Amino acid sequence: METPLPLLLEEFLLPRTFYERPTEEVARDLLGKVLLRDDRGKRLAGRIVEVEAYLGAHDLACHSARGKTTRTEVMFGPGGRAYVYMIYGMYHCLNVVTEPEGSPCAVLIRALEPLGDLPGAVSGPGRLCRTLSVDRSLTGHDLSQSPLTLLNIPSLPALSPIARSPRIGVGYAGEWADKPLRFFIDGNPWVSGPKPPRKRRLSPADAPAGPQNSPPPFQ
DNA sequence: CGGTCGATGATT
DNA sequence: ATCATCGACCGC
Repeated sequence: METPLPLLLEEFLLPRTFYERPTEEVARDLLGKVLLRDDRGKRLAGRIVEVEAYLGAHDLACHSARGKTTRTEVMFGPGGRAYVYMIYGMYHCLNVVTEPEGSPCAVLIRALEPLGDLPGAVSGPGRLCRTLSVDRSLTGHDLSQSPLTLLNIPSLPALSPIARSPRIGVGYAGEWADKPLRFFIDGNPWVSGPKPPRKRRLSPADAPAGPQNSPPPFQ
């Protein structure tokens, strides 16, 4: 049994002023927000549990650090739009453009906690895009509009605690590789990457069947 | 640890 | 125009 999304999404949309702030703040504040994809009539949704901040022209891991190109142009525009790029010829990665026009920063969405049933995994930036059918055609899309929307739903339970770490896969970026610009919900089972060692169970019967605190259906 | 191919920058 | 390089990943 699915609970309906509120009829008026309007009041849950994030205003442009949310995005046009310092990127680290936006990254942290995106944790817990809902990403909603309207894919040919099907609604797919999840809560953001892992992100990375990319801090613009001086950040050697940020695509905009090597100037404005066709690919990175959207990052130089206003906040609140999608920047989707292809990586390794096979995967897409979804970013949210932050900061005012002229400051080419973004937040990479790395993992969601599913709300309701999804047709695939949403842990990891590539899998997330594959499951939600996100590709470069959505670059420049305004995230306050269908078919890809970011929402603040205050009635959802809070997620905590927030932890940070260096970003994944940017070892080439010199001193910027070590900065703790990855934000995630500590211990959340949907966060991507190797899981922390699991505590030993006294008996196999104590083992849980799956992720705890499964969220309510969302449709 | 290697697949796989688009974006980029150098070069013609 | 073509060529070489390499990657904000995933799955084995």
